[in-house]
Amino acid sequence: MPTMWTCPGRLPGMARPNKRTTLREVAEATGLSTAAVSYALRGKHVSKETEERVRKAAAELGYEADPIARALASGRTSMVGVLAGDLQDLWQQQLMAAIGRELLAGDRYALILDAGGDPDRELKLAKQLRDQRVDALLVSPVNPSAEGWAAIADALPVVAVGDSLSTARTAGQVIFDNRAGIDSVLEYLYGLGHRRVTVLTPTRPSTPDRPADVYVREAAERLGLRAELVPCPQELGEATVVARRLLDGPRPATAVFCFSDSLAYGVYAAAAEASLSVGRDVSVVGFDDHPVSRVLTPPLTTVDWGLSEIAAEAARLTVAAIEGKRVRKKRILCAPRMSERGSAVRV
Amino acid sequence: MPTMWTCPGRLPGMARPNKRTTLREVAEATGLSTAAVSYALRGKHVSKETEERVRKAAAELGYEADPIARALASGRTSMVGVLAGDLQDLWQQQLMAAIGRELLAGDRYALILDAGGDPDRELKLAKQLRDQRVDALLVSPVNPSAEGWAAIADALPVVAVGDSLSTARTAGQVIFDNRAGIDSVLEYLYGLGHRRVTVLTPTRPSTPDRPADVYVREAAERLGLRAELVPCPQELGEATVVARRLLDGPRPATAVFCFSDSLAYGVYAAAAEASLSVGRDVSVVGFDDHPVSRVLTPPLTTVDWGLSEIAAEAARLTVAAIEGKRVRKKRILCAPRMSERGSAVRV
DNA sequence: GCGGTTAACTTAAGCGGTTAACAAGCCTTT
DNA sequence: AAAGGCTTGTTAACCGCTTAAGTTAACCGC
Repeated sequence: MPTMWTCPGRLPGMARPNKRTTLREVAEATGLSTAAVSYALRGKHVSKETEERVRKAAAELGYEADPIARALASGRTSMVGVLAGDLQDLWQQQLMAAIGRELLAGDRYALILDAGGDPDRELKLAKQLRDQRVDALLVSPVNPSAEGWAAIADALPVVAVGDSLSTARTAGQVIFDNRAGIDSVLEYLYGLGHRRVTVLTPTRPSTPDRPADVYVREAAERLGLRAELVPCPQELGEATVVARRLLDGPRPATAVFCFSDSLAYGVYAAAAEASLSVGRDVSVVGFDDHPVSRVLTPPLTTVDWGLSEIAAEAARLTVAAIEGKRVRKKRILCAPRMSERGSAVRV
Repeated sequence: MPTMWTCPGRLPGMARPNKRTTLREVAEATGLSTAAVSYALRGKHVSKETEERVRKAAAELGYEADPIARALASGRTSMVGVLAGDLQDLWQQQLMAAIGRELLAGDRYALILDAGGDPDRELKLAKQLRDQRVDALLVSPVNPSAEGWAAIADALPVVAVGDSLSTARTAGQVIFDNRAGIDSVLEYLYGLGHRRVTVLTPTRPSTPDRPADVYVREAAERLGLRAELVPCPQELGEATVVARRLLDGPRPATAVFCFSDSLAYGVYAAAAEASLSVGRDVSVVGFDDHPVSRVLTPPLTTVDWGLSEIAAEAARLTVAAIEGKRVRKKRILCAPRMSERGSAVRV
């Protein structure tokens, strides 16, 4: 008969390889039930001293709750899903970074996903995040008018940033006043004497007409200037190609209004190739105020929507929605601020 | 006694509010066990016809497996955690977008997290992702020499991109040949006649000395030029402030070598403020080749590491590691390619 | 006609937590 | 002194899926 010394099985205190400590182990260590430990660690239902004892044991054993198990049981995580419509766009990159930081400051993890400009994928990823039990979804949509949003907004709080979502059941919206922005840019250009303006809008596969296009047409008609809408991929290289064609044309417009600073950079590149001077030979206006825009020569005249405020407000709305707080203004309309710099001049 | 009509409980076929269909429901609908359905949906162990029957029922009921439950039971997800050391850096933004796209093309979701330049947070987030059961972790680290990486690499495949991780147990590395990059930039500047160069390195809170600093000193000594290392935050505004001080100094260096294009943009901004011409008055070299760099005036001379190849290789290594494939080269050293443009000139 | 495979399922035990419901002990009330 | 109310725990049923092990029944060679 084997003596005590040869007893099989694990010696106490011997760490198991590659295995985290579980709730049950903490329970055994303290002589409590798993339920008691679970409550204790969340500071509910138990006496001060038990809580202390459990905390100590947990710390000693290096216990950390498994987020997956917790998510399955409770249906909650401490994560926010952040869905970027198109991370190719430099401004969205900035936005995502800012939002991530903002949420992290509030001790919530941001899971960032990129739909790559594809509306179908966008909804697929939104569902994926919903299934991941993120506590809320913060989205800067490619296709805000998709049918699918309603179903998603039913399952969890959704905050939209940038464009207004088709469903009214969002937990909040921080959106651009696109009409005001477009009006002010076109009025500004008109004031500088421009009468023919090319408008570069981001192409997005199978996205329906965006209201922005309508705003442009309306403003143009009202002011009495000719605005030609030209769709263009966000990517700088492709934007350059499109811009090149534009500038090489027989009678190019005197000004190019770009729906994102990314696109404006393409125009700068094309202008440089064609030995045209931005400002003197062609006026350019952007729409985002990316940090780099002020570094260009000439600095890009653009519309500043206040990125950091947008990120902060979006994060605030999201957190409020998760915590079930009521907020006064669920729909925040960002006013455009023209950043007049050197790229648009009197003609 | 109540009649059949008043029977309580749910009527069959009545959709439950806000509740997804579960595996059990599909099992009941087909008259099989949940196990059989589980197998069938993954095409294992079952007859062709049963599989077909299950698929049809699942489709009809709109069944989709719950990823959380699946992760808990199987320990796997189809997601890759992507950890950015500092999303403030424009180049990392580009990298993350490219990696995300690359992985998505291979039908895997990329969960992007941002450590915001904080080494502690970086490890914390890495653990968080591990706990989320991501199948692999792809990281562009702030502090590659941290102790903690070993523990993480033990639990799941880790692929490093940018800087080499302290642990040897990575599943792969796609790293810059920093020494070669630094050598070639300094040699290039030396060749142009520069003898005093300021080197702008990203500050990172509580990160130990990076080997890059050593490379700079060694190369400088070898060439016989004076290189002054100046730490600087990645953010453009702050970089501008630092650069301003640099350019205003009594005897500024003739060239500024920036460890990232973001930093170089700061120098451009400061130069513009001081009415200095980049190129003529001060030479600037970057280190990333961000798309915008070629749009600046003058276009930024920089080091191109081949972002898209990096992203593709990193994704490839990651996927290979997940699928347990052996790869020939686990450590890919990216060679620097100087993109000579106009910002660095003969002095 | 009998042990031995094999195909096709079923059973049931988890994965690691959460949480409703219940129980025991002690303190008030009336 | 019995009834009610807290406080502090415990029990056990999930959450929705995976998977090792077990069960049938058909098939096979000899």
